[in-house]
Amino acid sequence: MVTTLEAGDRPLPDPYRQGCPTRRILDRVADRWTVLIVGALGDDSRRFSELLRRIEGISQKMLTQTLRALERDGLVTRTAHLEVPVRVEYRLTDAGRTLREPLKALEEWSIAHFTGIAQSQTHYDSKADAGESPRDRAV
Amino acid sequence: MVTTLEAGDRPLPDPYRQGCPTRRILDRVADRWTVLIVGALGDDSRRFSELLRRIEGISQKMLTQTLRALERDGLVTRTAHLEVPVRVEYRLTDAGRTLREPLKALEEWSIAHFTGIAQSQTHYDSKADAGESPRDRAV
DNA sequence: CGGCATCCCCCGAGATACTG
DNA sequence: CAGTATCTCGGGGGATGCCG
Repeated sequence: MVTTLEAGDRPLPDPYRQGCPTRRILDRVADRWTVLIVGALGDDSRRFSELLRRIEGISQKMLTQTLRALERDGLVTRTAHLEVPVRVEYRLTDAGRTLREPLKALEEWSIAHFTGIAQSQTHYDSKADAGESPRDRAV
Repeated sequence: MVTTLEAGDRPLPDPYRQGCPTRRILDRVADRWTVLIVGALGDDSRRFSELLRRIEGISQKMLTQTLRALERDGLVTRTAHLEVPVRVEYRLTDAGRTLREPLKALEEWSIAHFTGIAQSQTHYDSKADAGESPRDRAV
């Protein structure tokens, strides 16, 4: 696997390959389920089913998949307890825990700006509905 | 043309509707292109084509689409200059500018942890390749 | 209980072509 | 130049079924 820092002039249909590898990390981290899972994993460890319940709307498939990716990235650990009904615990690693801050900041921003955004949307839509000038304020 | 965000109360196959509305904001904000666009919009205003060039890998369609969403959210303003070759400027609003900090934090986290993550992935994959115990460390 | 494997469907997003 | 409008396709992701 090569990181094409050059970005040749080929067809290059894959937007993920080009340049900066941090872009891939960003994609991973700025992912819907990742954000919610990291949030759901507190400081303690959580069981698979526990996460499934706490994260509303996630499917078992996506939970498994995202947890696997996080494990691969070294952000969570997986521990299987081979008891009668299998029990599996997930926990944030030290690295994973550091991710919580920036994500928390994002979440707080969302909460802080929720009202304003909702208002802006309503306003925007009302203007659109009333065919008010094709939304171009020319200058 | 309808803004899909409406979606009545139909069968509700949509995981986005439930509960907390900040979830929707998070989805919006933790979006691949949003992050990059907000990053590309500096403190000054940028032209459409300028953004298209600066954001590697984005299609014109997604750029338009995401900018539109951001405008609706009141995070960017759009100003059309009706000159001979049309010129359109995009600029972060005050609210939009506040978003830069949390996103910047996320980006910095990505940069800081890039190496570690890459190593972890390699390590994880090498273990997987060598059929080393089905990756379950039983306890 | 946790989690692959399969099937399948939907829409996100690229490519292309056309207007103001 | 900055869009909109169509068509199209791949794969993200849900539903279901089976196994350790």
